[in-house]
Amino acid sequence: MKRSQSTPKSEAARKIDIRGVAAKARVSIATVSRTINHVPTVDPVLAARVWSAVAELNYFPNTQARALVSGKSKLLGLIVSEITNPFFPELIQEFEQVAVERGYEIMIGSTNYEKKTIEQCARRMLERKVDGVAVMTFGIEEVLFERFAVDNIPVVFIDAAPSRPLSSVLTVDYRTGIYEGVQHLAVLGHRKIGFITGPLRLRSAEARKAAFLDCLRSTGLKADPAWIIEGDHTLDGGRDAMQKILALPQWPTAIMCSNDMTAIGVQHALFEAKLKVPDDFSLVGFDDIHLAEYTIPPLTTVRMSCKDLALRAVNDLLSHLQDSPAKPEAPSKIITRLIVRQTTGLPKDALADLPGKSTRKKNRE
Amino acid sequence: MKRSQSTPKSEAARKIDIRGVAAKARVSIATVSRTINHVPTVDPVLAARVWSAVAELNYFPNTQARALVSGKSKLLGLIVSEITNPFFPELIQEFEQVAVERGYEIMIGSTNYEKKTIEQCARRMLERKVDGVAVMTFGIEEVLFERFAVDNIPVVFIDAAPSRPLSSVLTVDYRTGIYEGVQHLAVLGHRKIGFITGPLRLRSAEARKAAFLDCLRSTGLKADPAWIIEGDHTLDGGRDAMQKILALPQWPTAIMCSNDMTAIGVQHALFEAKLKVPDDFSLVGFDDIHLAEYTIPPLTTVRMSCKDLALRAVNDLLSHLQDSPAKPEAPSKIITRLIVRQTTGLPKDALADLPGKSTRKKNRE
DNA sequence: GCAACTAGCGTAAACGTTTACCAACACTCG
DNA sequence: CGAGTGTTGGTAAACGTTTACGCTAGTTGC
Repeated sequence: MKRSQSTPKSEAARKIDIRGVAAKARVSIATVSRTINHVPTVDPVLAARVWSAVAELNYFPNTQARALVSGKSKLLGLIVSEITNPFFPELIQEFEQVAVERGYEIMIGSTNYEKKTIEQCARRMLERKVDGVAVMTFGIEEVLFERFAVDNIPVVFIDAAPSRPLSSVLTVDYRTGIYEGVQHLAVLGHRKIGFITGPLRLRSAEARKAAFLDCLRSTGLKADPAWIIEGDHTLDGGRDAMQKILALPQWPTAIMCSNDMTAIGVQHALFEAKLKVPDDFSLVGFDDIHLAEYTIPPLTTVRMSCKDLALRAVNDLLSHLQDSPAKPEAPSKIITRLIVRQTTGLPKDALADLPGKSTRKKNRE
Repeated sequence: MKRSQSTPKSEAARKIDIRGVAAKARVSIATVSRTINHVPTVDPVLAARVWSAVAELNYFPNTQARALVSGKSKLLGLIVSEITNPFFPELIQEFEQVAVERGYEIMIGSTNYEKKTIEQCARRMLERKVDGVAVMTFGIEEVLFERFAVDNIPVVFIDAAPSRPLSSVLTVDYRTGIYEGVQHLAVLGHRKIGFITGPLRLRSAEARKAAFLDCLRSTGLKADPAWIIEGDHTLDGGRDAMQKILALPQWPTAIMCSNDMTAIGVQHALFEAKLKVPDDFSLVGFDDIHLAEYTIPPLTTVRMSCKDLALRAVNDLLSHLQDSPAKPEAPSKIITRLIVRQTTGLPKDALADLPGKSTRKKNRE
């Protein structure tokens, strides 16, 4: 008596589970289950009764029970490097949107580049029995590999992946975008271009650096190793790296960065050193996060579509999940391209060559 | 025969579940369960056998089965406004860290300020049977309220909450930080201060605006309604709002913003209009996201500790979850305070009043 | 008109845990 | 030496679903 608060129904409306719905609709629980799963063989009359009972009781199925019996959790794991790097929230948003469209939930893990954390993430995803996981942390696989493989959980990686069944890899065409960037700087007259990498244990950081060196060479420029500094894809890392460059006896006239956050850090270091972008240094980022349009001045950068990335990742995962035969294995690359904004201009040494201009301070050669 | 890949054991090592562990350790499944749950009454000898079997098989429990029988999912929901606003990733990171420390997983929902999305989020969290949810979207509750209440799921809100058992509210002391901001501007000589709000359906946006107006009044300044523009807490919104202000016949000399992203949008609008910060306009943000230190020039802003927010939210949730008696109900507010950087300076009209200087550059006595 | 087939609902057995309850064993005390 | 007691392990039920299987009834074909 004391428990029946809301409904004065005589049937104890204790828990709203499938049994409650069945009772109210005067059918068996099997019929309820079939109805809500849209199995076509259920009599429309009964179905209608079920649906109205569902609506009336405000019922929805218990995901865990469902997952337990069916073996499918309808959960997709998404492992990112660092949730505080705005590129990843943008990726997460896209990823979530397409996952939800297809009836999946997502579970996020942020590794912060730490091995221990990445292990924990993997573990948690295994425990929650994810149906698949996208490792968007651009490198690092190790432990992940073995256990997901034995459980037959598909995994999609970026740039490089252990080759095993149910795993696929999304390759990014870094070269095109970076080549456009180098060309753009070369056309402006830059000959001395530095590069701030990401953490080099990350494959994609390594890949971006390799693409840069390769593009330099094919543009006929040579790389000064002193101008290749390892950063860590963060604001602080970008700032620190630029400070290292500024401490050098010889400066490059342009800097390319392994990601946009690094570039923003660089801008800050230059601001503190009272140097101007693009007058003293030209600057090119990578990723084209939304913020890039809002830096001062707006950042010239290489766009990599995170929408594309997310879409491909989910598609790959789901294609492994559904019918194994139909694996189209679209091996096309994620494209990149240069977005020119206002952090690139003529090199300072070119200006110095112009007559009657004494370049206010900092003038070298 | 064809299936026994890894272990040559005669017992079919099909699935690694609790039964497999029990078999290997030569105990019952109950003992395995007790061991891994650290029930103290199990014989150390058996426990040792169990642990080594666990290690050998690389076993871990199925979370869904566990949740199903125990009724506790060990999942905490976290609803945020917009994952692409860097404040929220920072919050998520803190929240996740403390949740994981206490043995909980988190499940994120990003509402994007849309009612439909927020409903879906709530629904998904209900379906996954979260043990509690933190609504950090600064307002909007409606549908959430009813269903979580009937399922006895604790909810923590920000700024305002429906009063019901198992719900608590985190209040933020907007006033102190904003007051410091207004005072700071007033001391510099600003008399005409504009404010760009967040979306006003959000309680906290409303609260920040109210705090601003209140602080103006108590500082003896008066508010020009034309200088109060509604933004939406995004970069684009900040830019648009500032453009509206620039279209006005009369300009304020300083702008306060309801969050940092808005302020960055404002900086961009001013950059486009070839106006300088802080020479032409002083600017104050709100939140103190990490990026605020990196804008050009670095943003003066009001810090609200998202670490604090996250910690309080999780604590409140867990205190409701554990023993109901021990509810300390710490009603203290989240504090805010001004962080002065470089977007605030003397007002332009003050400079104009000075003799013999045409306001071109930074000049201070 | 009867047999056979089909459509569609219901019963019950899983899924992998936790935990209440019971049994067995050993130890202690009378 | 026997009974009582305390300790610890095992058996089985429960959690809320899905789904294989069987059964009933209705329809059709001969």
